[in-house]
Amino acid sequence: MSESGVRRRRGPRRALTENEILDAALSLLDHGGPGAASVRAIAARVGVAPNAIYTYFPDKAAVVDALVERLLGDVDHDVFADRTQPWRERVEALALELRAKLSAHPGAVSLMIGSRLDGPSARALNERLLQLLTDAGLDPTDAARASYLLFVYIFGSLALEVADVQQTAPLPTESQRIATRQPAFSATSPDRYPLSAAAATTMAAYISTGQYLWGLRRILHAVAAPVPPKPGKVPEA
Amino acid sequence: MSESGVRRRRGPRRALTENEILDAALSLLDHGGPGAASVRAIAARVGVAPNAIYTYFPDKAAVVDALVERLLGDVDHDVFADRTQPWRERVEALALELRAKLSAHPGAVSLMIGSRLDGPSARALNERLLQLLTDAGLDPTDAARASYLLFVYIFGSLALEVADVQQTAPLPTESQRIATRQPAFSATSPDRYPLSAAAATTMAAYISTGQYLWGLRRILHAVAAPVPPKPGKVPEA
DNA sequence: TACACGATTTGTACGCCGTACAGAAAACGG
DNA sequence: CCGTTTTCTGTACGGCGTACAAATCGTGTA
Repeated sequence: MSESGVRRRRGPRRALTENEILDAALSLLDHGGPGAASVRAIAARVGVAPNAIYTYFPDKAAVVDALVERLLGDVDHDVFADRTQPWRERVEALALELRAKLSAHPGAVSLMIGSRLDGPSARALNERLLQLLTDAGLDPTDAARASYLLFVYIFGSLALEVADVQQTAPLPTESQRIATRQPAFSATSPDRYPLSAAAATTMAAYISTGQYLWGLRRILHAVAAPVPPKPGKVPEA
Repeated sequence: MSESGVRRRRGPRRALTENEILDAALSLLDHGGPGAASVRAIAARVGVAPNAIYTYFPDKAAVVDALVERLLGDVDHDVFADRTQPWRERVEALALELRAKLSAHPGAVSLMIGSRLDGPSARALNERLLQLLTDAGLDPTDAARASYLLFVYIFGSLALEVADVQQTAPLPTESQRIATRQPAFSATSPDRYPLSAAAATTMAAYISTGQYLWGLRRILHAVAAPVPPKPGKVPEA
């Protein structure tokens, strides 16, 4: 029981922890883009030989998975677990929290897209959403379907948002990004795409928080509808 | 005007066309997964040296962009451009067409996520959607916002669907994939995640056409609502 | 207390990747 | 017919993920 008593392994002390590796990976992603988190770069950042990483993770995919898991685990559940609040505001809080936490790391989001999203944190998030939607009066099946609908919306929005800037570094301000998009949409040919040309400013703001909330509220409105909008044939469960 | 008269360049005849390269890339993606479309593999497939590809495309990203553009260009506009049909069915036709055409190439979808989606075909698709939603009675701004909402839903669903199978080859049947997911969800701990455990079968079917249509119809219902569901503060345009 | 064994780290290496560069062969314009 | 331009190949570079063997360290056991 000498020190903290938790030493059990037989060999030499580890020079690192898994978390230090993930810190390095995230830091590299944050100011180098999705390609910057190579095993060799991570190893160099934490001061070991490249293959030392494989003592902590079986392969690079495991590093990415662990990073995604940690990012999802960082979302603050207290905000939307408070069942005394109206359920719509709780969902909005969750959606905004996720967007804020994740879009701060666009490089990591690029890696997260294409991940399974079935780790413990994703499961916990799904359970929270089911609670929320059950509180809203949905039956279990509809709650689950609505939960996935929200997942698709939240992560789909994030994917399109980070895909919009292909660059390496952290995202500029939202208004800066919208301003950057503006000229391209304003230059839309009114002959070939008349409606698009007329809606140029709205389209430049596709990546805005306003658009995000607009869509989210529409979805919440539909989800809350007591009667299915079109009860016609919806195959299988 | 000897042959077909369209020869203009000065050097030797090209051994390939851009389309042959894209065919090779797509074929490699289809039965080798998203990593199979390396420049070297494409070149080997079409029988040239790796760097010969750079005569046709400036870099690999351009190949991917062209492939995405071609896939999006393959969607059948006639199905949902028919303004005599009810607008909801036209949107459903578009959504199903996109899902069918794209999920046939999961490897390519992996590359498409993270692409800008601002090529000519994406613009044309957006214009079609704006037409549709304008026909439905939406004002230009709401039509544009709803169009993006649908884009997010369609491509978000595709992203989560292809992320669900990490393997190399073409997707199994939908029911097979659902059956494969079932055990993992059925094994959900009812203690930690009671609601998730109760909704296991619904969650296993998250990637189904039924779930896809359920969410789509909810969104269409919300989009068609004549009054904004929550007119409260929605910042900027 | 001594030792053996297992965990950790490193050096080296392999086969991929994207792609830059120089040269050879082909076809057209003058 | 010659020179110019285009296409393709040979070769090479740096980077990637990671497999393998050897060295080192620290603990459990004899």
